[in-house]
Amino acid sequence: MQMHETPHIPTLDDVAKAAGVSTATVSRCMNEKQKVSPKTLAKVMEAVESLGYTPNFNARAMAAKQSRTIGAIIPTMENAIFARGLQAFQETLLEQSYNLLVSSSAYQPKLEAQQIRELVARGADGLLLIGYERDESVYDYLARRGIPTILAWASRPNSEHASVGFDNRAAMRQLADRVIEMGHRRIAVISGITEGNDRAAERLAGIQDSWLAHGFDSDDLPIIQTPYEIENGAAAFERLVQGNVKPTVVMCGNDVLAAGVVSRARDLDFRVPDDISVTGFDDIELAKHVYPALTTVHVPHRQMGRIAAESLINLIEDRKGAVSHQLDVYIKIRESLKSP
Amino acid sequence: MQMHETPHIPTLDDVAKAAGVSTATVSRCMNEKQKVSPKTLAKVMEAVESLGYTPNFNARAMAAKQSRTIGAIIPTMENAIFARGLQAFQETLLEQSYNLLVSSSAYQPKLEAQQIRELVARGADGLLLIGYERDESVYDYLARRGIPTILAWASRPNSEHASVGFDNRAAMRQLADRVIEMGHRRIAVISGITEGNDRAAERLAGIQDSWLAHGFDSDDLPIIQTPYEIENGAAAFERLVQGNVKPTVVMCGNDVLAAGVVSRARDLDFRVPDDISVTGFDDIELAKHVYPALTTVHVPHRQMGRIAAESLINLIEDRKGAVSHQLDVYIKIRESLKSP
DNA sequence: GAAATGACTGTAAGCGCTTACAATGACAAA
DNA sequence: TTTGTCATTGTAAGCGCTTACAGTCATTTC
Repeated sequence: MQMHETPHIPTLDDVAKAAGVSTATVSRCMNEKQKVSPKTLAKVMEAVESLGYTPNFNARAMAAKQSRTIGAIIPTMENAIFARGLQAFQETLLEQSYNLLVSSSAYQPKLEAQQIRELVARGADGLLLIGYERDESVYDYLARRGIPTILAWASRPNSEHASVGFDNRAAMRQLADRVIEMGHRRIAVISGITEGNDRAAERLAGIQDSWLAHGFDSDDLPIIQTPYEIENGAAAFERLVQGNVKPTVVMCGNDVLAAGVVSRARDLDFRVPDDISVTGFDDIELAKHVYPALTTVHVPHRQMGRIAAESLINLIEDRKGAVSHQLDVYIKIRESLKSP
Repeated sequence: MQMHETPHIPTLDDVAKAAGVSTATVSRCMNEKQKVSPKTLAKVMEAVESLGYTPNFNARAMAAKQSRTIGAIIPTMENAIFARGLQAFQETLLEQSYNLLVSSSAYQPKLEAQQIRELVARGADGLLLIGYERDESVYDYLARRGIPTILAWASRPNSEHASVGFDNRAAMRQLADRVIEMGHRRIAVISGITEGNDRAAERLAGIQDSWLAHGFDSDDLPIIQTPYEIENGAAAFERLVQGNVKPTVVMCGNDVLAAGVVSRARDLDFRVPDDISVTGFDDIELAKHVYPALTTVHVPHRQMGRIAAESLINLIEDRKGAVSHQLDVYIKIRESLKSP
C-alpha cells in the first residue's frame, strides 16, 4: 500500500507500462515526436495524461548531458538596473526553448564565483555574467569545464572573452564633456563602489578623463563611492554639500543614486537644476519619473539582452568562435541638468 | 586521448581512485564529514582540490531524492515590490543551507502553473507562491506530489493553505477610512489588474468597503485597472483627470502606480497634495523618494520573507501541520496626502 | 581471553532518464 | 522470390551520485 508520506510519483517506466511500450518509445514521445508513429504517440500521450506524468528534470539532464538551461548571475535584483535587459534575455531564450536560472551576487566576487560553480553544477549549458573583472581562476574554471559564457553590460576592446555591451567609459566621458561644455566647473561625483565593479570604475574613469582633458586638477574633483541604492545617493549628497566648496553639478554613477540625490536635494531646499544639476546613467524607467527628470545616458537594455541571448545560444549550439558586440548609447537630456 | 571539445569533468569516481578509497567514502567526505576519519578526510580533500572536483547537482538530487532547493514564483521582477521580501527569504534559507530558485510569472496564472511544474520537476523540496487565487488543479498537483508550499503576501482567514502575509483588504480599508475621514469625497482609484491577482482585488475591495460603509454610492467611485508599472500609473492618471468630475484624491493599488501618478500630475501642472492627493501601498524604498513622498501602507517585507522561509523549512523537515502567520501593517503618512 | 562494541570503510543497488545499437516488419526494387 | 531500404520499436548500458548493508579492525567489557 502506498504510504501517505510518500505519494507515488509516476515515472517514465510507469507510463511505458501503462501504454504497453518500451521506455525508449515514451522518451521519444516526449522529445522527438516525429520519430514515433501517430498511433503510438496517441497511446503514450493518453497514458501521460492519465497518470499525470511530468519528466524528472534532473534525470533528464544527467542522461542527456545537457539541460537547455542557461544561468545568469547579476550583481543585484534590488533595483531595476538589470531588470529590463534580463527580461529581454529571458524572452529570447524562451523562443529557443531554453530556460533561465538567475542568481544575484550582491556585488561580491566571492559570491559570484560560488554561484558560477553552483550553476555549472546544476548543469547550465551556458552562462551570462556581468562585466569583465573577475579572478583569472574563474575564467580558467569555465574554460576547463567548457562552459560557453557571455559577458554583458560592458565591452572591452580586444578582450578574449565574448561580450555584448557598451563602452561605459566613453559614454560617461561624453556626458562629462557635455556637462563641462555647458559651463560647469565644480563637479562632484557620486560613484558606485568601483572595487570589483568594472562598469562603475569605467564610468568614474570617464568623468576623470574628461575632467583632466579639460585641464582641471584631479584634486578638485570630489568623489564619493557608495553602493547603488537610492538612500545611499541621498546620504552621499548630504555629505557632499556639507563641504565648503559647493558643486554646481553632481554626476552620479547611475540613475538610482541620482534619484536619491534629487530627493535629498529637495529635502535640503536645493532647487534642481537651478541651484544644482544632477546626472544619472542607464535611463531606467525611474529616470523620467523622478522630479526633475534625469539627464542620463540611455543604454539599450532590451537590445543588449536579446543579442546576448542570441550570441550565447550560438556559442552553445555551434561552438563558433565568440563574437563581441558593442552597442551604441546616447545622452538623454532632461530637466535635471542645465548650465550653472 | 581527451578531445578538446569535451573536456573531462572529474567525478566522484575520479576522486575515489585518486584518493584510493571507495566512492561511498568520498560521498561521506562531501556530506557527513563526521563519519570519516580525519586521515581519510584529508586524503580525499586533497584529491578533490587537485582534481578541481565539484559535485554534480543533478546526480546528487536524483540519488538523494532531495535537492535542498526551494522554488519561488513571483509575479514580477520588473519592479521592487517583491525584492526586499524575497531577499530576506533567501537569506533565511541560506542560513539553513537551502538554495533558492526564482522565476517570475508575469502575473499570468497559466505561466505560473507551468513554472510550478518546472520547479517541481527540477526537484524543489518546497515552494513559495504569492497569493491564494489559483486553479484548484494546481493545489491538487502540489498535494499529489507532496510538495510543501507556503503562500505569501496575502492572508485569508480559515484557508486550508499555510500562509505568511497580511490582510490586504483590511489594510486598504483602513487607509480609505482615513482618507475619507480627512474629508475627501471624490476618490478615484487606480488599481492593479484584479483578475488573477487576489492582492489587487482585495485592496480594491477594501476601498469599496470603506466607500460604501460611509454611505456613498459605488457608481461615484471611478476605478481604472492597469498593470503595475510606473508609466501605467501616469497614463491612468491622465485619463482620469480628463473626466468631468475631478477627484480630490487618487488611491493607487501600489507605490509603483502612485509614483507614476505624482510624476504625471506634476507634468500636467497639478500640485500634489494641494490640488490632488495621492496614496500608494507597500512602502517600497521608492515611496519616500518620489516627490512628494507617498502616503502608503507599510508592509513588513523583510519580516514576511523571513517567516515564510522558516515556516517552509519547518514544513519540509518536520512535516508538521501548516501554521499561518498574519502580519501587521500600518499606515505611513507622508506629504502626498492632505485634507482637500 | 572471548565476546561484544563501535568506528570506519567498502560493495553494490538503484535514482529516472537518454540513446547507441539491434531487431522487426513492411514495402519497393531487382 | 530475394534483397535492400526504411520506418518503428525494443534492449540495455550508462549518466554521477547516495545509502542500506556488510565487512574489518581495534578497543572494551566481564
